[in-house]
Amino acid sequence: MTPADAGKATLDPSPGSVAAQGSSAATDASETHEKPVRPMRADARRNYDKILATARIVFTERGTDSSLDEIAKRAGVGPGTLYRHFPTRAALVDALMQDWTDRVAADADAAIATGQPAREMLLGWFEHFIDHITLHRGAASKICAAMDDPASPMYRKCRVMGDANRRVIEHLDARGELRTGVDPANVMRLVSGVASVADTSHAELDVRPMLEVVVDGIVRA
Amino acid sequence: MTPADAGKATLDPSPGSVAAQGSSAATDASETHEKPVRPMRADARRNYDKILATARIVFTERGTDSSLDEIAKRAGVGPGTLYRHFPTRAALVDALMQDWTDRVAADADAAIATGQPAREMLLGWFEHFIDHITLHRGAASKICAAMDDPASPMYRKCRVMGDANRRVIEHLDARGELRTGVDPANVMRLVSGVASVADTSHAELDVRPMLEVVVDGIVRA
DNA sequence: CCACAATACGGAGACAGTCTCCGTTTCCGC
DNA sequence: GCGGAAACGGAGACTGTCTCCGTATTGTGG
Repeated sequence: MTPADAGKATLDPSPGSVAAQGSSAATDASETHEKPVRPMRADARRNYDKILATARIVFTERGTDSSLDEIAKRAGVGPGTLYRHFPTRAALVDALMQDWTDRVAADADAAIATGQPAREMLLGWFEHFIDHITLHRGAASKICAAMDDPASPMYRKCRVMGDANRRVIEHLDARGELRTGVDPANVMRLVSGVASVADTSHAELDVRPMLEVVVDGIVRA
Repeated sequence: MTPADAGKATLDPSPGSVAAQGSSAATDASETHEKPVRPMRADARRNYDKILATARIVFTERGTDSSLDEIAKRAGVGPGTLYRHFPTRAALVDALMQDWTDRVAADADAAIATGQPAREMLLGWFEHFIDHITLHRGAASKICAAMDDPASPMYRKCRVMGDANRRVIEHLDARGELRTGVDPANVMRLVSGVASVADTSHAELDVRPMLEVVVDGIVRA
């Protein structure tokens, strides 16, 4: 669509890798037998990128439930092309998620690096996390659903975010600042739940008070 | 889009009362001018009931996102009839909610009556609450959305449930067992969020651990 | 008990979104 | 350049939402 994105090219989902269309979970068969993974054809890559750039815009404007055909149209490709690259909506959201999973992981480490007391650290981390996953309306609840569904294309990236969270929790736990028996996975669900509520809610509600309750339920009394 | 928001007509099949479609959500203009609320015609009431009964079955079987046309078909009425009685899906869910709002309110009072310590009482109450609002798949997140949206047909009943929750919280607060500054509305959102996560999740996950965190965040340390 | 206005019915069909199939076009290695 | 593999794109099948309006039902006043 706009000439801008053609040039900037939000390329390369992962460094040096070629976009693989089969989101099969078993893809790292790197040792047994290398698939003859040939690089994407030039036009394919061009369309892939155009679709992704357009999706980012449309999802930001109207949320992750926007019409996919419209995204295709605005990207200047046929519906068939969109569905070939992204067989499901989740696959498309997933491709977009790449950006933030990186940032989320970085945020977690940054939070740990601050060395703040548990309460402040958690509050900060949770707020950043929520900011990221509510970037596109509707994304938070999709993440909630994917988190415990290995069949979802987004499952992998949910794990990355889950790992980031686990690092923070375990760090604080090692410092002895948490209650006993805090399960990182549950914390993750809880915080995503808060994100989801905030995202779905018609009112612009502040997540802070809810997060405070969660944090108080986690830190050692 | 649709003139959905114009819809009101939350019919109230409460015992003995006759459904009145004119009753706008905004005003009980009961004093200025009585609407000539005439009783529903026999065939109308018959269909209304049939639709509701069918919806209860279908929503239980396949969740609250099932096709409305299918409900109409299975109820043996035309789509037009369904949409006349229930202009939006929310209106239909709302009508079904009547059952549980009553039960939820009763549960809250029962919880208070037990006189248990805060932790047990809250845990019990929250679990009952979640059991009710996750009866039909998809309902929990709709309730989350309606809770802070006065325009939703379900808003009224969300308030009833919110009031029930407030009673429990305030009771415990009066007993001095809660932290200072606990906001019932936020607790409600949080617990509904947990319900929503559990409901959306593909895995059958236990809400207990999450509720424990919330409860620990609420009760006095 | 009948006529007839008000009320409700129901289904055809407009509309929107998802997703696929397959004839056509584009790319890239030779 | 040429040829086959890879990718395109759009017509259209399908599903679900929601409306319009001719027809049927109801219950009331004569």
